[in-house]
Amino acid sequence: MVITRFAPSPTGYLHIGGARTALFNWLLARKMGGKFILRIEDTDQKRNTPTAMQQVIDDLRWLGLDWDEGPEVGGPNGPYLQSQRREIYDKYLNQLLDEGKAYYCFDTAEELAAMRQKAEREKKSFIYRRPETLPTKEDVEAAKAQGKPVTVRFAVPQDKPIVVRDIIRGEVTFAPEEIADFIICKSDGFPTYHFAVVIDDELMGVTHVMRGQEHLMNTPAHQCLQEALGFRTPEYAHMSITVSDNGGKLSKRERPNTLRKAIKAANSLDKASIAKAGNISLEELESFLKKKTTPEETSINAMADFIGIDLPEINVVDFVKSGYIPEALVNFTALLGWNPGDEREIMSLEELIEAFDEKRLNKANSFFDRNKLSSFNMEHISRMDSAKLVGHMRRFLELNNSPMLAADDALLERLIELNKGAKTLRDIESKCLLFFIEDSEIEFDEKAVKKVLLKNDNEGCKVLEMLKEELGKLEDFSAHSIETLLRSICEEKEIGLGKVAQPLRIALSGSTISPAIFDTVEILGKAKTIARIDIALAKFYN
RNA sequence: GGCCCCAUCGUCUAGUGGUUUAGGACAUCAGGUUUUCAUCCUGGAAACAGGAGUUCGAUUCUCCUUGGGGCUACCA
Repeated sequence: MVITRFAPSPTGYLHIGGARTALFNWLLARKMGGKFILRIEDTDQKRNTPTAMQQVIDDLRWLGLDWDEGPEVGGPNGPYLQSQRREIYDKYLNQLLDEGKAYYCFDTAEELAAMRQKAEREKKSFIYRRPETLPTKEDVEAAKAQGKPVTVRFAVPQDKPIVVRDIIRGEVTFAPEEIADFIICKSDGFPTYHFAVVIDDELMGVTHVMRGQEHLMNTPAHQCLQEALGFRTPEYAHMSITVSDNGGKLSKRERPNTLRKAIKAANSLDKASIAKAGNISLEELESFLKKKTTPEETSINAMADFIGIDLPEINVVDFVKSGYIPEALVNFTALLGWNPGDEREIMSLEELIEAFDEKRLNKANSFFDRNKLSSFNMEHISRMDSAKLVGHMRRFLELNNSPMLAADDALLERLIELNKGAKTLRDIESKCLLFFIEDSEIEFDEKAVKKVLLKNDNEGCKVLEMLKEELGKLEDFSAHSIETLLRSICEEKEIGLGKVAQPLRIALSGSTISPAIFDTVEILGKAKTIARIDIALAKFYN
């Protein structure tokens, strides 16, 4: 049985790269009728954040991924939080220590840093060298008494090259002297990632490990550990990673970096108020601008909001907020570094499962092209059934605190239906906002007013006057009869529909952009339609 | 710096020792449809990083160069 896993560390929201890793592991498990495990790698006490696990879980569920073992669902191999598995790791740690395959160390952070600097000066790579004689239990007590940190390192066997067999990359050989004796137990008693991952993958029966290419250099170390512990070695697949347009991995840095550039570029902005918007001090802002520190995610978002820029989406929630739907995001990320082998592109989760083949995973890194994602989003929106879309729309509106939340499901469904060509849910929202604001809140687009209402001796205003009259008389205020009315007016006056529709649009929305005009008028209703025509007339024609 | 990975249109990619005038999608450009925006339709432009070698023949195999990326933590 194929058993895969996704093992995020709970340090923040689920990153789009993490989502892709999770997706491929999930896809393989589902394709093979195997199991998919969610395991939380929370061994770093300093980096963990209390809400992160729930955020990751929510994002995975939003994407449509489920797990057979892990938080919230349990399973026979729990607990699924590494922080709750300390005794298990200790058992194996003692085993290695007893067998002389691991040893204690007392180096301080400063000593280690000095060694590294020395190596750098000598232009050599720093590799921790095992002492001639290994510390004894007594040495440990002595070190503790002196307040020295106690860690445990794994003694990497130096006898033979280590060959990693990778599904994507074939065999990769590493010289043993390139692999340092790495720490497996930190001075706070927690295992390091390398140690915990090896033990958990064994105990949980993981057969296939698909992870980012950044882990390829870790794998020989993991294999040595597996051998020393008498464990199996799972199948490995080190996937290509997603890079961003300014070089490097697509990472969380992207958002702060974009914000920093924007603040620097717009030197007219008042830094004090930006800092205030981000709920940080001016000093903290300055330090951020000098690339010395990075404020919290919420501060970054607040400041971006304040100066009115869109940060590139990096975390899954960013995409939710921007109006992408999970079907599109999943489809698009699946096609980054993988393809079904035919010319299909738009695929459902079910189709992806059916088509998935880990042997078709690509070696080369890929660039995350938001244009193409947009196009995928439109395709998925236009072929999705309305009921499902209403659900996505609700979640989007809630996340953005939109006034459109006032709409009931039936109205939402109709508005979505009217906007089938939209790229994102945000596009739908912004086009429909006119229904959810007060008549007095309409902001008129100056250019559009000039062109459509005032040009040719107030041509548009005259049309509005006439429309006010005719619409006022209309008994059946349905899209259909509104259409009949407007078309007959056009025919009578021998003018195009645009001459009538555009002035009306401006009166109702303030701009030349709105959903189909007949439906817009119907949905707005007679009273509001007339009221808005009055407002426009009063403003531009008296 | 050291170690490792990678290299087809701007982007995601298909593909193979001769079947290729290298296929698709997004973006782009030119037309067209449409009451606005968006859609939609038609058409165009656009790539095998460079150099050696192997071979009758290389985009496909090998090596080198160049370029990109990763790792080089008591982070995962």
